[in-house]
Amino acid sequence: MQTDIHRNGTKARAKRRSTVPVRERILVAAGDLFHKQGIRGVGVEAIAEAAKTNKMTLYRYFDSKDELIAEWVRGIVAHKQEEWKDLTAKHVGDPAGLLQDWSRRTAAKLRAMEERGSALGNAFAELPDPNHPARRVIQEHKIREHKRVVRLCKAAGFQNPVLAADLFTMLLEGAHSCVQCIGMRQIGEHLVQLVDLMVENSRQQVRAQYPTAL
Amino acid sequence: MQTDIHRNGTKARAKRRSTVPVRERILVAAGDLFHKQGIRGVGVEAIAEAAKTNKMTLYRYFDSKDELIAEWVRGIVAHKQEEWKDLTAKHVGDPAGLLQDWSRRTAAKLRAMEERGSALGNAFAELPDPNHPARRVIQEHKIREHKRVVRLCKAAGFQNPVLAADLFTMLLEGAHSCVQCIGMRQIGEHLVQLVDLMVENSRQQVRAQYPTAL
DNA sequence: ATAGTATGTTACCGATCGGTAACATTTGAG
DNA sequence: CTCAAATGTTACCGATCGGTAACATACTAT
Repeated sequence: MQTDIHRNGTKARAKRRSTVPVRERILVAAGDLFHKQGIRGVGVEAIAEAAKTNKMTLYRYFDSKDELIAEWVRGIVAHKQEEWKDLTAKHVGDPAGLLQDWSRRTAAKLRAMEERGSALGNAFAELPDPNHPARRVIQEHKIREHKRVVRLCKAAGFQNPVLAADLFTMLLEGAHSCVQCIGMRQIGEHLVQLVDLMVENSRQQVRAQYPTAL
Repeated sequence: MQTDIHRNGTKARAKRRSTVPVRERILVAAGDLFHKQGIRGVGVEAIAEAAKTNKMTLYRYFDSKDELIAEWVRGIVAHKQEEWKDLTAKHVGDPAGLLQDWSRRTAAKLRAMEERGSALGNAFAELPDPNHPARRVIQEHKIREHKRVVRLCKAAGFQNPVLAADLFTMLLEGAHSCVQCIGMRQIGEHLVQLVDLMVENSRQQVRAQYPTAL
């Protein structure tokens, strides 16, 4: 647009293009395009362009496209782990409340996913090669998350904690899957309702088992 | 292997290569590769080879790769609709039993899906273009299926049929998603248990609502 | 100013892709 | 046998892909 004269007398405060470093810009742009157009549907050239840089620089930061994919996935997984950290810190000694809060947070995000669904889920479907680094990262994360839910269900006093955990996991995963394809409008509210019901039922059963308690 | 001398005095019974027509062979081979390697991960040449034919013949039967994908998806959807037909014919007047049978059949198939998950789900994730013919077919099918479940839940007398239907749908969809990624071993049994519990609870609630009935 | 580093630019490579043309071959029906 | 339709074969097209080399430019610290 403008002529972009490069000399301004001041010191060295204004970076060349953007205040955010190149590597992060590439990761953000890649994630955006991966999620919107599919991993295999976007080329490295388009990623570099969207990151306001070029292919050479991209390959100076990432060994290959597959490694870029893996790094992107690692970022998402790390972010989710941060969220779990917050969640556990916020609900010490109340695993049932933690699960309820978890369902609420997930429900809040569902509406934004109607367009393209879960990034991790789609990526997993797009990477059939069991040796792909990104696929392994996703798989390990999901398994870890499921184990965490099992642990929480045990701590929450569910009668059959593994069954309850599988129900939680299927519900959450199914919600991600349904919201992009079927687009059920009340899916978020229903997800919260169902988890609340489960926790409530569990509490009543505990009371029924130990009628004298409390 | 053998020399394959082509003259045998009989009439015209032995076809050239196979007794199954070319078009179907192509569809079968394409489905196999699409599901195993991902739609975008397999080329038309490999499909033709797997179908024991060649690329030219493939393009004489299908206008494009996208149309081949769409036809493959249509076949899957048609097969699932046949299954629903059987199911409804088998459980006339017993929608709850139909849902239970549905969960059992799904659970039985889950074990075979541990390798690559649901073909429709993966295909949907691989085709972000909302105008892709195959994507529309999948979406319409899933919406139709969800509506059918809502109808069944109403007929089965669930207190909140839409909530119940969403739970059913999320459970089933989530099971498909979880089985390939997390690989929970008891997922099939748990799916059946949960659906049975839902139906049983619904029946008890109905009895509680109308205690004099029966 | 200078030097070193980070980034941009251009051109290119080999491979693969979806799709087509022209022609050869096989097959089945009359 | 004869002929037409179906199928196979080969070669090719333009486009795109992931990835690299060589070189030019911009920036920063000293």
